[in-house]
Amino acid sequence: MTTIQQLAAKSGVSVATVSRALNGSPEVSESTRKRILALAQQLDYTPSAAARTLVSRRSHVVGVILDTGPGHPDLLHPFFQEVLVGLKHGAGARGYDLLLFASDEPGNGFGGTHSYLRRAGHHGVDGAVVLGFDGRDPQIARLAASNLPCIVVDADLGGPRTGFVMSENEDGARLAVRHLHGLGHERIATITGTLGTAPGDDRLEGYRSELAALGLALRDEYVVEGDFYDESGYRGTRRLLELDEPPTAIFAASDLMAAGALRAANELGVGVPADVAVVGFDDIGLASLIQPQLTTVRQDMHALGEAAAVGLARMIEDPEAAPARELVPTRLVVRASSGGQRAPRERTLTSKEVG
Amino acid sequence: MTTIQQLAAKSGVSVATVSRALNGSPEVSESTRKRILALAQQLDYTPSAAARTLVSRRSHVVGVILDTGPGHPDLLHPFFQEVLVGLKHGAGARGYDLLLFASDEPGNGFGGTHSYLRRAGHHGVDGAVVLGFDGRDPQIARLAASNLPCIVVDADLGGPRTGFVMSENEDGARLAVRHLHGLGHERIATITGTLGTAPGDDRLEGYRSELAALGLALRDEYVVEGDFYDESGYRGTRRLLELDEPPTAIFAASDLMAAGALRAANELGVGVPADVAVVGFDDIGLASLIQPQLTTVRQDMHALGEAAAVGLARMIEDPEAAPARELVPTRLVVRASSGGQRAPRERTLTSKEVG
DNA sequence: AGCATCTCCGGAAACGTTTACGCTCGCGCG
DNA sequence: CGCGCGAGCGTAAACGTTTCCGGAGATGCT
Repeated sequence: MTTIQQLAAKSGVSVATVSRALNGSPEVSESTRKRILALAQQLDYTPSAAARTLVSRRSHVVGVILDTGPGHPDLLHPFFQEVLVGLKHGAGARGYDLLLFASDEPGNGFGGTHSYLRRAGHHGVDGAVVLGFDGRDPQIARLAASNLPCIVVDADLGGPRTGFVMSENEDGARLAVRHLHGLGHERIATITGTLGTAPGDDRLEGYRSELAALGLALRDEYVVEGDFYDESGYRGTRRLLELDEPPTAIFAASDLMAAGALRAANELGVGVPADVAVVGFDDIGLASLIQPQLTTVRQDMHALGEAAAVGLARMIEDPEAAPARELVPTRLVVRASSGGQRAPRERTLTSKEVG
Repeated sequence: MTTIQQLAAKSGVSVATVSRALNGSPEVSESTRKRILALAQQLDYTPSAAARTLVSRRSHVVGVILDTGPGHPDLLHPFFQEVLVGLKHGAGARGYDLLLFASDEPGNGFGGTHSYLRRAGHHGVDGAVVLGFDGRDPQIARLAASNLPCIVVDADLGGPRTGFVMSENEDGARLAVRHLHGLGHERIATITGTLGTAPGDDRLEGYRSELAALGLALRDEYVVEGDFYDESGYRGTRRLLELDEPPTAIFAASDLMAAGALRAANELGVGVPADVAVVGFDDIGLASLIQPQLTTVRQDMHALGEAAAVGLARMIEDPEAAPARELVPTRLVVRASSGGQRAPRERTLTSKEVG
């Protein structure tokens, strides 16, 4: 716990000079800088983050806000985890650390209600990244409406200093449907993500529009609602497979649901891809671990996280910067579950080619 | 950005009184406390974390340090993710927030070398949780040797204020082997975790000792080294299955490796569990998503994380407290991959019964 | 020689809290 | 009546930085 005063005392200069030397200010002679730096090294000096934050009004910390309900903690969904890795890299490279906030905690004793804004705001964090929320949470809505720089993943909430990053969900879905159609399927069903969220809605919209583009009819019974988690994929698939005229292909809006679909098919004795083709969305690690390996629409989750970090850093450092709005391309990864594997290696098709 | 001064001014009392009212000090009258609290609510006052930390020397933040190499970011291993969820819960409930540190970042400009100790130390965080490191990293060793309260997951590093939490790895491994033997297997192989780490070594030791206890010979060619990730399980299994006298059962020291084993078996056309039984370790979400569903030794990862939080909080709040050392029990979860499923529902056996 | 201009540095205020100390009441008690 | 005491509150120091302002000395220019 060396302080800057001690450095000043031992080196015979003022704290101001020490501070300048440490921060690379030009107005300190090379010789004294050397001396101070050496001393700092020797005494294992580390500046106090708190003091620094207090005066500079910059904490170099960004808050990460995710849902942590008892049901489906977002931290347990591979999608968020991989985004988090990208976020960590991007933020770290720009000198920011990540502070984790969750939604299921009591506030720190103020006013009873817990409030991200309150906990994150003031001089706590320089900005925030929101994962797994749409605008329906009032706390999040307030956060988005505030002046704290903020990036929301997978939702466009507006707000003066609130941007977003998301994948090209609609195009990705179209890729999946087109792939299935190209394989000869005409009875293509979908298990949607959580409706009301951008990825849920957009992927459904992509399914619809590509069906239309291909001249296929949209059959209501071929659209079942899921929630991105495997259990809903399991149940949805059972429903679909028990239809009088079951689909020959299923587009699940997440890999986890696709895994659930595989399990359902397996239980019912229907072969994948022989009897029903399955394609997922995300390309989480699971996708290539599972049997049969999943054909899926890959989101570049690392890029999403990194883009969030970049956008946020820009907003933090330039108060005039417009909120970042980033769309990252998706691409189809063909594996076994769709029966579309022709080459020995994976085939991919990017969302750019969707036209 | 309301400050305590503004509250003081508007309410006609001194900042000291406001501070006391806000912090529930008894030496302030009930009436003024009410008035101040109301005002604080109305002005949306939040105390400055930085200022508070500066004077109280408590940040209420604990650092989470994990490996983030380019190869296998720990953040991508489901085990760490689930531990993180438990940690978040436990820490949050005790008023601590989590600050993420990674191993692949440049230091904040001091001395060139990045140092967790340096970045975490001083008044930055009140304590640290270390994930995915053994004592061979010099930075971590230094951290452990320091006076910062610290909990290491899956490694006992010693140190004056450094405790650990881990699962009963050895007993868990014995459970797995015993289960396999109970099913009639005599040629039981193992794919180890990373050797040199506690979970890697201990699970191997459990395999060995249970084999001995059962009167089975230990065959060197039945022990292949892995690294907890799926690729190593895949390669190890190929090697095992191509042996002249291949094992009839494989105990993989992680579920990810077990998944790799399943993939290898599938490729080679050997049936699971018909031709070879497989049991994993961890019981990550994947285990029940995969086909066949994985028999595995369940670690209570949530409990591990929570125990880390509890132990750390205690060490932080009581400087005299001895470092926490927590062992959490494991239990066997029988599913399809071992062929040992008798009842329609999962059967479990806890490590307590190993005797 | 006189003056302006740098270069390098010190003093001190400021950031927003907490808390030790001390003060002033009002009250009860001997 | 005088004293002590507790309740309630204010004053001010302290936490460790950054940064503005200014000053001393050296240097350059006319």
